[in-house]
Amino acid sequence: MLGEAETDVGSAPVRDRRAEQRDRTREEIVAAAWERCRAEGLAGLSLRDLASAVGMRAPSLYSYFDSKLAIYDAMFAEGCQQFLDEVVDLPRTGETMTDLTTSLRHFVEFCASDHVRHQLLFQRTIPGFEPSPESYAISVQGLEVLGEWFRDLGFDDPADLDLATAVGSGLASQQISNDPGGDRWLRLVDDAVEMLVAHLERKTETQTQARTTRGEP
Amino acid sequence: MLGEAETDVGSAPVRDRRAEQRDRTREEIVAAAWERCRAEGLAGLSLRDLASAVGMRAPSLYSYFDSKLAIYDAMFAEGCQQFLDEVVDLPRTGETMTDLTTSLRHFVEFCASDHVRHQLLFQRTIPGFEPSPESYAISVQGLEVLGEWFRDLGFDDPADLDLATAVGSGLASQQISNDPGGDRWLRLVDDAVEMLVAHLERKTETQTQARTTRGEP
DNA sequence: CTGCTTCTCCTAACACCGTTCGAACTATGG
DNA sequence: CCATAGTTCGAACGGTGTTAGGAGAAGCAG
Repeated sequence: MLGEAETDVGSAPVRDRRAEQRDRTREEIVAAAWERCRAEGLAGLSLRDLASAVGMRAPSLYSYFDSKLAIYDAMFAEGCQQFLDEVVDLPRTGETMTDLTTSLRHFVEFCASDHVRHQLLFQRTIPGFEPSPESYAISVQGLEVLGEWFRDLGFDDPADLDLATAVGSGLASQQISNDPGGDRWLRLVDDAVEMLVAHLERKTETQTQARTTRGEP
Repeated sequence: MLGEAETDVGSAPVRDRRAEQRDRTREEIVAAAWERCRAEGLAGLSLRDLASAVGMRAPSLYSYFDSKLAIYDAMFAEGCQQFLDEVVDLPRTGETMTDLTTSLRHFVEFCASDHVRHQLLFQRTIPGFEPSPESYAISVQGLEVLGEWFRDLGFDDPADLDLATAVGSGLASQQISNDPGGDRWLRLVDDAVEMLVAHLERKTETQTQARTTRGEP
């Protein structure tokens, strides 16, 4: 990002170095905020602390973020983007059991690997915090990718997806609350997928059976 | 240890009115704390606010509780006691599907009916808060009752209970996070129990089958 | 009743919090 | 070089949980 100026003779594209530096500092602040939250708890973040972690005093942070909640919002967006990036990179086979196992395992591991991020992304815990529309859009996008994948596997009923997300978030929250760092619930993923698939397939089966006996196509 | 002085003749036992009044005030403070938390968020509780809700100033609260966290602890204990009381009162038939549905539905409804209580009891969200041993014991007791019930229904593997609690906490957390006040996940309880039971029975079946083919009893 | 103790409640204050203001400083563009 | 925009910071404001110390009420002994 530094060497590619002057693509041409003389006419150097005027890169806004000011804005670049600003974005870099913003990112540095957010990274330090994650670090502080992991140390002190999500709600234990102190702006004076955070500022000194990046070599500033508290008021200077307000050149980069409107408020403390805006910092949480940037963290929220970053966490959602991480999830989205990871989900679109997951390998897909089209085979129900395999793909469901892949996605569910990834979800539980994503949640369990960073309980602060899980708290910020999936629990409403900070008084007054609400993701901005832009950040929320990323969140929706990530879940939408999962939903599409799920439908591609042949599960059309929205209730099926609701049941699957419940199982996923249940495994994750139990893992985080009762065995942080361990695998007591993580190792149940294969079992859970087997359980889910058997149930969903049995359900669709009895439904189509009911339809055919009623003479529908 | 307070009321049983003067074990003797009719003489009205000298009740420690001081201590009784004190306990009543403590309870009043805790009740007001629930109310304030439901209005301002669990972490949004302010001692000056809480004090004025019971007609005091903030420092007076310290006659009744050692700290703000001690108030959270009293709330935690009360919430756990509510859960325990409700669980032991649930009707039991001994029939697997019926009883599992009863307990799971109760759990999800208990969680969903008070998201502040759910946050305090089941999520680690307040920096520095950790239930006291006495409060934690009530929590363990409640879950132990559920666990015993579960084992009485014939599910011996601890992993089975883990899977069941995961499904319960997943339904609850999804209900609270994504449809507070509604029933989008609540109405999946019957489905979820059916799914669980089918899975657990299929599992025990294949296990006993594997054992008998290996010649074990 | 008077004294004495104990408990309750208060005001004042401390250290910290998020946030705002306004002044100093610095780097950039003309 | 100068003007301007962006950055940093000290000081301060109103809030937080918490502590110290004193005033007043309640209970009990004589």
